[in-house]
Amino acid sequence: MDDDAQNEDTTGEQQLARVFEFFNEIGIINQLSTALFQKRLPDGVTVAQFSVLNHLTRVMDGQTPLKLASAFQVPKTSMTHTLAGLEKRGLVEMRPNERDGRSKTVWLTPAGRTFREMSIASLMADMARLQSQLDVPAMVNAVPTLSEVRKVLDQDRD
Amino acid sequence: MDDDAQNEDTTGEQQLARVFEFFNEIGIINQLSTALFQKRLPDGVTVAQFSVLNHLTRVMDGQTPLKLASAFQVPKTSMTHTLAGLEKRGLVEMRPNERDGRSKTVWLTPAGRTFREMSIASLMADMARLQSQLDVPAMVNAVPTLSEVRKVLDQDRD
DNA sequence: ATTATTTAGTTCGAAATCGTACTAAATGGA
DNA sequence: TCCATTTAGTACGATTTCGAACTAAATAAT
Repeated sequence: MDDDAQNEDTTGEQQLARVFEFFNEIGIINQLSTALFQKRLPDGVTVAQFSVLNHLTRVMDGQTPLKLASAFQVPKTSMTHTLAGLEKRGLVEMRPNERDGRSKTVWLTPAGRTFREMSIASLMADMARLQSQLDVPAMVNAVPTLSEVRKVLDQDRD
Repeated sequence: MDDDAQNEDTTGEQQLARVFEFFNEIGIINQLSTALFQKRLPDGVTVAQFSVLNHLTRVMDGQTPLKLASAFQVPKTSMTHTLAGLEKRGLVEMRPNERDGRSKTVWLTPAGRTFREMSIASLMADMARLQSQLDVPAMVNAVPTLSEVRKVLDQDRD
């Protein structure tokens, strides 16, 4: 019993340390990739803004701000701010939501689509350089684990 | 030739999309884990501040701010700010660097050590809850891949 | 129908991040 | 030795993030 208890404890601390390490790496990668990414985006468009553009392209535009906020797991006030930036640059357009007077819908403008395509093209150049160094298959392998962790964390919040 | 070219292109785009997905998951996990973590830290101590405390405990205190900045891959101005917060709370102490008059060294105070231990204890409670849901072995498995990616990104910056 | 509650979005303010420009000390070269 | 360059850290300002409080519309309850 004593052995087990001590064992449990040790394992617990070790696991905590390992999980820490995991989240620590995640944090640094996020830092670096965001910075790297940001540098390639013209004009001071942020990564957050680009991500929304990209999402609207992939998933379909006409979504509500709240839907977008929950897709990216950010507070709705942050999404308001991001969308305001996109709108000011003319990359998205807000229209009223006909089904709900409180709400709005977000639509890509032609400029928004073009911007997204050009950004992707510019990123492809970087990718070409990074691909030789990055172990892409290993990264792809890790994605299911990451998604899993993401879902657990998501469900866990109060 | 045409086939190859087209193939190359398709693979490139697919890879870009996959790598995107990877970084996207990373971003969301970072968001959620930081938020979750932040909530457990008393007083408005930030995750960045706690991370520095933890680092000083594990790696040994007496390091310079610049060394810490490069360990966390953040600009030195950000580290100045983080350290200022820790110092104001009495969790670390800055002493002159005897080997270099421009520089300083960062030391944990007893309060800093205590704070770190209590935070860890508080996190253990959360971990107990999350451990049942998280696939910890899979996460541990992913760490080498993450480290690898981190190193590549790190070397890649201009 | 009328009132209470919930929900979508914004405004406002506080804090974190980080680039630019600076000061002061160390190093290197003539 | 003296000046130029590099390096450690900070001050300042712009931007992002996000919680709290708010407005307006929709839904629920009586």
